[in-house]
Amino acid sequence: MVLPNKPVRGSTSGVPIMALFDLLGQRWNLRLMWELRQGPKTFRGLQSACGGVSPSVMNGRLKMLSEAKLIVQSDQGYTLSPLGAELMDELDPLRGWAKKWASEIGTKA
Amino acid sequence: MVLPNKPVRGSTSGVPIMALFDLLGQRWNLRLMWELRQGPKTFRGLQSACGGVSPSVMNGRLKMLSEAKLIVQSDQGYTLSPLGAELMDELDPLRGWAKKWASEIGTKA
DNA sequence: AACAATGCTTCTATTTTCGTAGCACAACAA
DNA sequence: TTGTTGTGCTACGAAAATAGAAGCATTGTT
Repeated sequence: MVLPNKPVRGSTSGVPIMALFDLLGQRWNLRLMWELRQGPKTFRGLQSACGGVSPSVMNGRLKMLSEAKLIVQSDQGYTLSPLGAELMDELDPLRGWAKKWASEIGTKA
Repeated sequence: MVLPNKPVRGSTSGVPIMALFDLLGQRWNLRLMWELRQGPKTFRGLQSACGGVSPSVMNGRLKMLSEAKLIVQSDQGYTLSPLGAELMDELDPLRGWAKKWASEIGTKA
């Protein structure tokens, strides 16, 4: 259970940002939330949006993100909670940074 | 090798932000960079800052982050590259969000 | 009744991560 | 010269996380 004020991997302090890093540092969590930005998605919809994550892992993540109150389930499927949506807003500028990163690295596909 | 414009887990598009998520979604990467915000750290210094990550994993991460040009090695130890420092600046507002998150969740240690 | 879609669970296999130990090199001290 | 200390790592077995495929129960539709 990864929540703020709880000790997490590599930090017993429970400092909120560390809990966040521990949560986001688990594969798919960030991506899952990102895919929910534009609105609700079903379990299978999310799965395919993420390129076929295995359902067992995804289910675990969905539970974890629900406990952390970052997503909620509605009759439309899974959605960001208001809190989760705010987090995604904070992350939005990363799109710009990532483009710059790509161009400065100059990687060819 | 996780770089922008390269296909990554769950996305063959090579869209920069996906590469970023794949990179940051690997354990310790985000935390390692975060610990470098305030200046250079030695290998072992970084290791203990992160609560004793195993050196083999950490070494792998350091290589990965170097390839991605987010960190560099100086005689002072490992440091953020200008690009990496910019990323951390973008992430800085998360501190505020995380506090709010903690208070709204109301978790007791 | 048959079909399709949804939200999962279960299983095994592979990959990642952890944790400890230790090596090779450099700087310094005795 | 011989320690000792600090550094950046590598090696290796064990544990945990992730992947991938299959399938089940429920709901709704035809």
